[in-house]
Amino acid sequence: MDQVTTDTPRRQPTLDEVAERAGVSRSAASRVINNAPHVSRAKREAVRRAVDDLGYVPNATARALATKQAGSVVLAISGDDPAMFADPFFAEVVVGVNAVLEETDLELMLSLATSTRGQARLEQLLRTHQAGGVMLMSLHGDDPLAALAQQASVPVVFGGRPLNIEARYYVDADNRGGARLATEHLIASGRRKIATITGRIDEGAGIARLQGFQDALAVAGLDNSLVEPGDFSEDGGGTAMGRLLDRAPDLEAVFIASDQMAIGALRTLARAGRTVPGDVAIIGFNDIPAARHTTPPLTTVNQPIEALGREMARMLLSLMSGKEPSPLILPTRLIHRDSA
Amino acid sequence: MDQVTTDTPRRQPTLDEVAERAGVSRSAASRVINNAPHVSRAKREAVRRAVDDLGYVPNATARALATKQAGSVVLAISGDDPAMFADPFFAEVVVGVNAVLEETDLELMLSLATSTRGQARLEQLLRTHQAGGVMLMSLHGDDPLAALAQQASVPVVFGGRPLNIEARYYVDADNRGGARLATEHLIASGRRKIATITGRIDEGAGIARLQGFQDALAVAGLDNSLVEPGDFSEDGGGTAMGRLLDRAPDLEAVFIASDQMAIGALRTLARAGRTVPGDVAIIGFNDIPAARHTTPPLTTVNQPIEALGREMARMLLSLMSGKEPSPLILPTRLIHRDSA
DNA sequence: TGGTCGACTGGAAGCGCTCCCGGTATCCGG
DNA sequence: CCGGATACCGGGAGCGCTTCCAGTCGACCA
Repeated sequence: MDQVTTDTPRRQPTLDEVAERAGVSRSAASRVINNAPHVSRAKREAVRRAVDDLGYVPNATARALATKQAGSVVLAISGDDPAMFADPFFAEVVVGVNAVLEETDLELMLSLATSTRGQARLEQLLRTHQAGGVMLMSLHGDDPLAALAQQASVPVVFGGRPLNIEARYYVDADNRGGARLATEHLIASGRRKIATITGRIDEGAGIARLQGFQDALAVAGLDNSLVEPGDFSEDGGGTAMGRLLDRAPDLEAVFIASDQMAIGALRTLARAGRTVPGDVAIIGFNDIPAARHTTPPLTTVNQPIEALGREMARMLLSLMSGKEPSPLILPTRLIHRDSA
Repeated sequence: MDQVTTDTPRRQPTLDEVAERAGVSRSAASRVINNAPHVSRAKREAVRRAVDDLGYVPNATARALATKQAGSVVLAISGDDPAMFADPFFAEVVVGVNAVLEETDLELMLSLATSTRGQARLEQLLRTHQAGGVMLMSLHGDDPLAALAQQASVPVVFGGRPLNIEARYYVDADNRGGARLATEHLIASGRRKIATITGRIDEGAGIARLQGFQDALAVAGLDNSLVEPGDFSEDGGGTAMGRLLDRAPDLEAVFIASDQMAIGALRTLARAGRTVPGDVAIIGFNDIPAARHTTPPLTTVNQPIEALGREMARMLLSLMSGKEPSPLILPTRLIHRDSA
């Protein structure tokens, strides 16, 4: 009974109703809602009163249609594996993005553009102007999305510098610097026979980390031929480590382009009877939570993931407000634990 | 030069333009876009041709305004810690949700309703009808959002059964059953002096896991007074374990309501010179990735997180299409590793 | 005191789409 | 050959909001 009378599915009140109740024109009401000038103090207050009497909330859709600007931005994760997003990395990015979006009144749409269907949906999203801007992450080499986004009519910022196109706006972590730091640390500890397991070399991060590795070896004048390709996965790291052991049973250290792979590598190392860091020193990359719990705890390079999210969002915001931000490279740093 | 002429920022073509070019009325054009009946084969084709000549894409906002139904749903995570979303748990939920949404043409909005600001934003989202439905997760006891969502005018499904309100639509994991399973396993292995570290007992999952623990102890006729409150965090688990050791130095097993806490507990156990599972057996909950890499690898109870996401989305979809789905409880299962 | 200026005000024209509805052409059985 | 279904078709009225614009009305200066 009460139910029925009290929360009868009342339509949301419209601006007209507010205006009528306040005894002003719709235009006037609109002005006070958007607190624009040119409305007398009296009317302004009348409208405000009407607004909370009625519990009025502006209809975002109508507003978007009228102003031709969407109230949301999208964070798109591109890739080929549907479950890739499960990587805690992205969750942290989201937290960062959210932190800055929360200050605005933009909503966040998430688009997992894995699968052809997903990509089509993202394209749709870009073209329908449903969103006011896009943050695009983790596309590999020949990702068609990059080009597509590039020519979209909304602002786009890339997370990680894309390789196949000339991106103007991106924020990236200093992957190359971090890899170099790690490798230098290995060298400084007296190791000479140093290998690497790379990430996917069709991704910017994978390439950059390999370059950093080579940089360090070059200045030290060391052999840099000991590289095995990986794919960022635990299993991939394990088998790559196996190949490395075959090629160079006497290796002393390996820089591994992701912690996941490092975990796999640790496992095959243990199986092969090698001690870490006694026989071989290991340094990973990413500083994932699990890295603290491996045996031994993994020395790794940390990147400011949440900051990356924050900066992407900030960059997009400034782009959307007509500015022309510069690309940003975020610092990485070595986390000393026990594996090196 | 080329630039300027080729991608001059052409406005997206409108339905009127398509209609004109195809030589039909706007209504007819609309019909073929939404492939509704009552349009001749000839016109239908003319329109289709015009559509891809012009590269027409319907404006989602206008459509939403006209039909009064939004093209998106929101996944809201409520809580008090802004970084809580970083828990890989949610990422996996998102993957599940995305999987089913991908089949539709609904977009996913993410709302991290941590912080007062965030909650206000979510409330806004609910009231402006920007979204066609909501999936709400992880609210603790007195979460105002639950009530708010309940009286929202859009369909709501809860992830995890909320405690302070009578929810009609929710999907949850069988936390109680899982906890019971774990505890029974402990008992079956011959342990008698069994303790638990609970999760937050203002959350449904926390309570249910405690109940499952007590269930098992009750049927075995064992003492169930050894419970220490935790908060789902690693540190919380560590200190709770400390308190347990003080209270009952001779305890033989402990069921811990989350892997994070179990990791903390493992650490203080090691510091106290206790071996696992020799001196004390440990079982965690959640089966997080890091649980495979602790020493010893953690026996834990797994819940089908991605499925939880999928089912929430499915339930929301059916709700939105006017059906009346029943609540769903997803099975949990024990993962045998080495800590028990 | 006439004229000018600027702060207000509300009417009205959209934004791009859907969908109701009255109207015309076509086709069928009887 | 005729009445009435049945397939099409396009006009037009919105959806709820913003924003341009022409018009009021005091205030203020010379």
